[in-house]
Amino acid sequence: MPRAPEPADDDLGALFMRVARRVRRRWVDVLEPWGLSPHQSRALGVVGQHEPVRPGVIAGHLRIAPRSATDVLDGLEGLGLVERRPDPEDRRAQVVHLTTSGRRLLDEVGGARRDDLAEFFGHLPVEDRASLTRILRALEDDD
Amino acid sequence: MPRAPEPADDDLGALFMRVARRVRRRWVDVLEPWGLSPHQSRALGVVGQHEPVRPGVIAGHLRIAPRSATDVLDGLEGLGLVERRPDPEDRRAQVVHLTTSGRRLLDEVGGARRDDLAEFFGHLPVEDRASLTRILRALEDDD
DNA sequence: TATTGTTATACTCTATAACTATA
DNA sequence: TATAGTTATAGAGTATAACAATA
Repeated sequence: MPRAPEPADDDLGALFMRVARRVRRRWVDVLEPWGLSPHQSRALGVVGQHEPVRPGVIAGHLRIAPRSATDVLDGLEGLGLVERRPDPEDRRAQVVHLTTSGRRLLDEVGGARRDDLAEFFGHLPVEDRASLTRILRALEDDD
Repeated sequence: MPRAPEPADDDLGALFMRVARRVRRRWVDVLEPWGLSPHQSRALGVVGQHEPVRPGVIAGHLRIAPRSATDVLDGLEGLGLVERRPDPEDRRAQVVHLTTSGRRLLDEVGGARRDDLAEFFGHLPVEDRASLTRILRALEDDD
């Protein structure tokens, strides 16, 4: 995408959105070799941490709508990375498991992702990274 | 959109993206009475500050592709808020002007936007807002 | 009645390529 | 040859509503 050299002259919200676009773009690029979307890679991580886990729980972690979680899981299942099985405790529900290749990919992708985050946010002083994390958490949870 | 009570347990990039979605959602909601998108409201602001201005310059300020700027300006022109005229200095190019109603809307929208930003980021201590701005600028401009 | 996950639908943002008119 | 802006096209992300099965 072409980037003009114009200066940025606007509000904090617009600045935030522009940086967010950079973050997303890097994330998409890192995942490109595996053909995963950011949501898919995050969902894979949630499944790895909470397996077996219901789609609604995954949606909660990712802060996305149940509708979106369905698409994300369809994609992951189509790639053979997760499996949906009936939930023995609630016949309306399902539980999601990693497959063997899903578990392997999770490690690979996680490594690449960590490297890229270290590169992008690593340019910041350590205190700034800590401040950013703290401030973002406050903004995520306030009313 | 339903929000599950699950805790956030992940990397800075994912946290960033989730907050970005909140920022975007608020922005969309604020603009809803006027039927403008975030890009359209930003473009309106750029036109107001730099009028007459070429589409490519607007794209540069918004950090979007020329292709996207075309859509944004199509929308604004369809609402009667801006006008495209031939650029007397370069017959390939155009210059964008505000219409009278565009100028009026710019003030209204700008006020609503400022109020909402004050509400969202206003929960942060003043030092945190300053830190956030500084850190985001660093992240926007690094390599 | 409420909840789980689905199907259906639509709009926006983003990205790439190719085209035109002009420089 | 390069540039300004356009048309054309496609893929994600996001959002709402409605539905079936089950609690």
